[in-house]
Amino acid sequence: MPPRHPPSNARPGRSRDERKSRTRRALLDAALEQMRGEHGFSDLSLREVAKSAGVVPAAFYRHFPSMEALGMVLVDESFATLRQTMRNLRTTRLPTKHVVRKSVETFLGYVQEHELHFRFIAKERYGGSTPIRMAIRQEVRLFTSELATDLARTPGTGKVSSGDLRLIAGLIVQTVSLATELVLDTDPGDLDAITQIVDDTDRQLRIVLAGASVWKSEGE
Amino acid sequence: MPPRHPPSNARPGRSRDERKSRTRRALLDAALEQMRGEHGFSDLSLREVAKSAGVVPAAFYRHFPSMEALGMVLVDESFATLRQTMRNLRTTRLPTKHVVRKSVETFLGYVQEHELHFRFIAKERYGGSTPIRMAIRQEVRLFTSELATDLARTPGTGKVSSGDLRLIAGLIVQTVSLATELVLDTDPGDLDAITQIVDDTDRQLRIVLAGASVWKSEGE
DNA sequence: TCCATTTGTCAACACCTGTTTACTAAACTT
DNA sequence: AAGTTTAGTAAACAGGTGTTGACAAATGGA
Repeated sequence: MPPRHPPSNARPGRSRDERKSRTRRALLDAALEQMRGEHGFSDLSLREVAKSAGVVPAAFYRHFPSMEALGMVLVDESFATLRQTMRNLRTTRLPTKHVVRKSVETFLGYVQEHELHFRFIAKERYGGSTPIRMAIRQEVRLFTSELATDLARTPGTGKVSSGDLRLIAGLIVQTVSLATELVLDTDPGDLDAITQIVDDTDRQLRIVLAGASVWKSEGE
Repeated sequence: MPPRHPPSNARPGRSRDERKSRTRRALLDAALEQMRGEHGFSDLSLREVAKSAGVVPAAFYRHFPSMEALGMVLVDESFATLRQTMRNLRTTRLPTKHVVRKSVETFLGYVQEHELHFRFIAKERYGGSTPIRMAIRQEVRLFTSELATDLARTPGTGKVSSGDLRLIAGLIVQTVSLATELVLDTDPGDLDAITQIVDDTDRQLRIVLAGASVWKSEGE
């Protein structure tokens, strides 16, 4: 009798580990790609992700136990690129004159480079499933703390308590978050719109910093 | 032969219009209710919403042409309660001493009262389908403008351009939005946690307002 | 060289999805 | 009192969903 299964298995790429991590990446990328448009993470279907990664649905389980597990990996990945972004931003020496504007410009540039990761975070930050949302919130908290200690090192923050520094850092994070979401909803070719966003965010941050500089903790 | 359809149609409530708007409400409420937990709007299924409203799936179409149409109604409803909330807040005369804190307290109180509407907006603001997201963004813009003209009427904002007033209003909206989302993720019985949120938000807003008061437009 | 491991395929499963059709009975209209 | 409108039902449809189990073939190690 003829073999019940016709000759299967894709072309024989290099080593086994490499092939495995290749399709794993393909699955992750397929998921990110499908979230480019309307879909949130919970709208994705395992079958479509698998198909778009060039693999049969059942193969998905060789890499992730469930869709949500894949989601958690995306959280980690996305915040890894965010941290890398911040590290780059910190090591780049900027003119002290327009620090704020240049920082915003640079940061939003990174956002456009790593569009899909930032888009993922933006979409799942409030809308996602509880475990994913909590993971994101935790990362944002951490990130805010780091920013607060950065602020503590900058001159003129002597009179501000560390608690208030955290609140100020929160304001900054929040402001930049909105800018990020606006950028993600803007055609990258529309330079005027991007400039407008940078401009507005720069001004908002300077207003916040102005407030911080006249703020004296505790004393009302 | 026996009738192919057993005696149908629910108990004979009042007038026809009233019965109609009753089930219409039931559908809207069912949708909101199902979004209490994990689900975003796009996770809802017409069938489940109908069932939970005590009606057969096909009956849904007597009230809305599609799920998305129902979603748009929810946007309208939700912002109607937001506007009502702001109207109440404006007409309530508050002690000039702790205006900010009292406003925050009151607003977040309304958020808890109309939990489901605010939860809907929070979830769909960034995650939702494009038409819904755009509708929400438009409403937030409008809302920010109103706040900006409010600010223009308060003393000490003489030197600030109307464009910058809008940016300041944006900061305030953004800050209160985050507070709203935190409240929605907090057990309403946990008074300490709520107080903490009110406290932090109050301080953040006062920092922003301090920044605004020393801000002079145009001149760097 | 032979055997074990592993990454993938195929096929079937039980179920849930939105939508359409034909039908009913209560509520309104005349 | 007779006729029309309408909010609702029941049943079927074509198709998509996650998950499972048995099998294949290439890779890696003995």
